[in-house]
Amino acid sequence: MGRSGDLPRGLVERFKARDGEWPDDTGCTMLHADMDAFYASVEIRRRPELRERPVIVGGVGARGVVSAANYIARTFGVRSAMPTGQARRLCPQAVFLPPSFELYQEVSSGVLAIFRDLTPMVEPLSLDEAFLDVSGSLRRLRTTPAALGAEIRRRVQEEFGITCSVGVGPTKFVAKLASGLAKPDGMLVVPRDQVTEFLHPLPVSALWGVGKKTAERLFDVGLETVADVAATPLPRLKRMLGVALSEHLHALANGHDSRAVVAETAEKSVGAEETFEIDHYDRDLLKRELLRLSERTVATLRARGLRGRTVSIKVRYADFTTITRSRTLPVPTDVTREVYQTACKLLDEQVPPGAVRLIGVRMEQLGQGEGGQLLLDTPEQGWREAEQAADKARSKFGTAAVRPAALLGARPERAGATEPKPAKS
DNA sequence: TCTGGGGTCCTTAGGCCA
DNA sequence: TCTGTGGCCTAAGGACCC
Repeated sequence: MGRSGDLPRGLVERFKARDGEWPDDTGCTMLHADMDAFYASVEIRRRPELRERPVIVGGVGARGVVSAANYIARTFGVRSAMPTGQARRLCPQAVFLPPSFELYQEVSSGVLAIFRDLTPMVEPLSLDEAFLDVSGSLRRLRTTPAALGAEIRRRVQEEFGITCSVGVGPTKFVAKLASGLAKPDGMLVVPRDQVTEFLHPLPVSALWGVGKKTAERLFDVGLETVADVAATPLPRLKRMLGVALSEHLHALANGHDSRAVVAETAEKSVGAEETFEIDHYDRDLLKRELLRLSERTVATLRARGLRGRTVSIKVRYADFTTITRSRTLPVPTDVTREVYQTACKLLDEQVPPGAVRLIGVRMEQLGQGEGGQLLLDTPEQGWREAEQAADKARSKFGTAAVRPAALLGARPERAGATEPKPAKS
């Protein structure tokens, strides 16, 4: 969690768990476990000689951003989501590494297995954090929530050589905030009857759902802390922020959060996007990118046994204005050719010319691959079979083994630089 | 300083239909 | 036949999360 730095550290000491002693955890059955500087920690585990050095993981190209920085790098002001160029200026002596997602995925699966050893009610939020509802495990394991939190921290350290922080509280929101404040390598327990005292001194930005824009709007009307939001009449908040966000924030600020741990959730969209090293005007090049991105997106769909009905493309221009255009197909598909052709039509018909820095493809309205409309003997079925065969070849011989003709000769990763041409019309 | 890539959810607006 | 209304769907954009 990137915002713990904004939070008052003085608050932490009251709730800190240390030396096997912690505040009253009765009824605090929600745990949030968060790996500390996860990507950087995994890299250091692989290369222990980096342990005493600032380590920054992220995009190393001209337009990369920081995905993770270890705590030594953070003392120089480096933060996640910061442009890599800025991080280099702040900490030129740091070791900069590109991310190795397969490795992180592997470690993440192992850590999740530890969690599931203790409770089946595990909800992963990303590779490096998860909620655990331990209410059902306490009697079976004859333990307490805080003791389970300590157990998690010990096992993750022992089995994977990385540290994690744990928040223990009566609700998801409190547990998540607590783990953020416990960082690095700590645990916080927020007793049920002290939730208000814990929440109210925090800045509004601590509320889940308040980012830069919403924080500014709240600040403009004099609402600076969670206590301020809690004390604001709901109708006034609704006029400022809309119904859904207001109800959500007002409830959180007053300590109400009835969200349960959901162990399995269906995916709603799958996509791929890419930022170019330099801006591109060339439509043919953009279409080649759309083909690569359609391939990646559809391969993900097929690997998960899904089809999508809505094809959406995203274009970000040099000035950072971003547009999306979408089209819903009559029948869900998992055929690259169909997705690519739809994406090209959207580009041709609905995207004005200009210098493009990012392009993306996304599939929405997902459903199970089988059980949809039968497409036997249709051209789509022929393409699907060909693409499934290509999937198999790729899994056996590598991703470069089978490639569409339009991509032969193009670099397999980022598109190469082209001379910018003036925009047509 | 100059902004990634993968997602989710909400709001608004317009079209269609009963 | 015309008009108003509400529900549903689609599309686009924005904010947010890690």
